[in-house]
Amino acid sequence: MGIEGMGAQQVKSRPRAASGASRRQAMAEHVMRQGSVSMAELAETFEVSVMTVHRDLDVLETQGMVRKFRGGASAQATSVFESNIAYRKTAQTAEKEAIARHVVGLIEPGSSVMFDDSTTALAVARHLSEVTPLTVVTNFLEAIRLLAPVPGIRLMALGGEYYPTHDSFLGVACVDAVEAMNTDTVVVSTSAVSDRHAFHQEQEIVLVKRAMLASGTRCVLAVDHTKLDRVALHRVAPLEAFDVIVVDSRAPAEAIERLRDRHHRVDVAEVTEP
Amino acid sequence: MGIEGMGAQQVKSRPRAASGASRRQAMAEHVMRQGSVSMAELAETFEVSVMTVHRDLDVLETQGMVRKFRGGASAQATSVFESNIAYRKTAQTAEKEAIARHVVGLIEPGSSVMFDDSTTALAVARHLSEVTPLTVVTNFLEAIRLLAPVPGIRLMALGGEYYPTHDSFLGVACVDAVEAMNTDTVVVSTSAVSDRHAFHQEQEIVLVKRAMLASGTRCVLAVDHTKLDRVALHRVAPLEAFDVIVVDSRAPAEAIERLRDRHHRVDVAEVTEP
DNA sequence: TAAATCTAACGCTAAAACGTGTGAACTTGT
DNA sequence: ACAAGTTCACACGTTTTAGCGTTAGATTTA
Repeated sequence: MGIEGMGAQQVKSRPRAASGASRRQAMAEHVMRQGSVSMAELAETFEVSVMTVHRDLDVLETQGMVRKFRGGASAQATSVFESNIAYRKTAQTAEKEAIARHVVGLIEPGSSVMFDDSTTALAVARHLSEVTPLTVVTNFLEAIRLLAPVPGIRLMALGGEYYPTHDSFLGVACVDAVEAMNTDTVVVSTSAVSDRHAFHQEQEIVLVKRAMLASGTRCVLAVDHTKLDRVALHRVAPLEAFDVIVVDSRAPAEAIERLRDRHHRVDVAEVTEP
Repeated sequence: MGIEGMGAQQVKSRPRAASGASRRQAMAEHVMRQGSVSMAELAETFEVSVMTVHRDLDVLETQGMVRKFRGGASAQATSVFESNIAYRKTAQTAEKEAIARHVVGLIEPGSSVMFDDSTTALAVARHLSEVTPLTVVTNFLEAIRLLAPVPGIRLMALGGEYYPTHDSFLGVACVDAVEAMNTDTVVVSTSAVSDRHAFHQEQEIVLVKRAMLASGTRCVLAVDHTKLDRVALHRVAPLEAFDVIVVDSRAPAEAIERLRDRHHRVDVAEVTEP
């Protein structure tokens, strides 16, 4: 099977097979477009057994992406789809990597840093072993998993209710925990940034990010270029709340100019990979 | 290099090779007995390369079990050794399993349960998927990893400072988080139990366990028979603080009687495996 | 009740992770 | 400065895990 299944190209109607997460992603998109599809159709389209379709849909259902019914599945709210962690993970990795490298350069060894449950922050976390000793605070389970065994890092976890969709801890308990702390640097990412505000589409996430901004001595907004000049449902904070905005070098010059015109400090991280 | 390095027999004075964790455990014991040993000696004794000895000692050092110095390693406080998670994990698994099965029988579907960072509690966690829906609260990272993907379980994590030795979150932040909650059932285990009190050797752990006891409607003490009739440095709480004490069936009858004479409810969990 | 759908259990395969040794480069103590 | 000690980077074999399909049994729907 799939001799040609290598790139990420192919914008044809046929989503085309891919393994594991990427197939599920494509399957979700397929369901979104069609609105509602049968098991058999999905199995044929993606060239896998019906059993596998079941398993995939189970995963997507617990993520809130689709709704299963006897014989098939139907689409769910698009907002969930857009903010889905599995999707975000694969997107703009080169940009996020560049941004992460830049952000760690802003962090002093011996200081404390807090970050949220964004994939951009996760990219930052991967580099934190370079600036030890360090105190790290986060509500992102994957980052906790990653940093727990690292020597030289004092890890503080923010508790709260676990959200499978984000793989992080949110809710009242998390906000309370954030408010009980103070860190030298706070790194957050949001899903949309205009030239006046940072935005996010989910209530619970917004509350946590706001609490983080209030408890950091210095706040860094780390966003890749796809987030610029866009808006989402909730305002997280005015851009004045951030001391630095880090974007990648694929951001259009006008967008960066517009931010600088408003007296924001904008750092541009050079993207190296293709 | 070792042509003969294959079997696993040999019960001689030679601690004898074993792979991974068990060798490290034996290595720790060896260091404890000798007080201080050289790299070369360890390498020869356990029939591994010096490099591997280095790696093993690094692990043991981060766990606080030994102290490395140029050329070898020396012993560390025995209390840390005794309470070490890696050690506890392998001990009394059959008993813990029996206790766990009994404890889950005490938990009602739909209720909330909180538990600490003990291996006994972890055994309980493995069975929690049988009593869904359920709200689970814990500060034990391994349990969080385990329960995060389980459908039907609403997971709340207690934050705090991460302690590699226990693989859990402790400290002021954790105590605060516990005090902000209330659960129907609290399950804790302690390292020693007399007929009047439950004990534990570590300060931070004691504080968290106490907070947990104060925030549970019903409190369960789950301990295997090796903990009975023993004491440790800190008193966690008088046994009156617990509504039920669960022990395994290998506990001596006199010990159980003594507890019952003091009007404690003692449940005995039948051990099945050898 | 019959047909379709779903789930649970098993086994296979490929990929990833782990543990280990080797030799080279780097540190440290004397 | 030299030798012992330590760390790094890589290779290689083993073990674990993840993903998928198949079959058989359970459940649902018409």
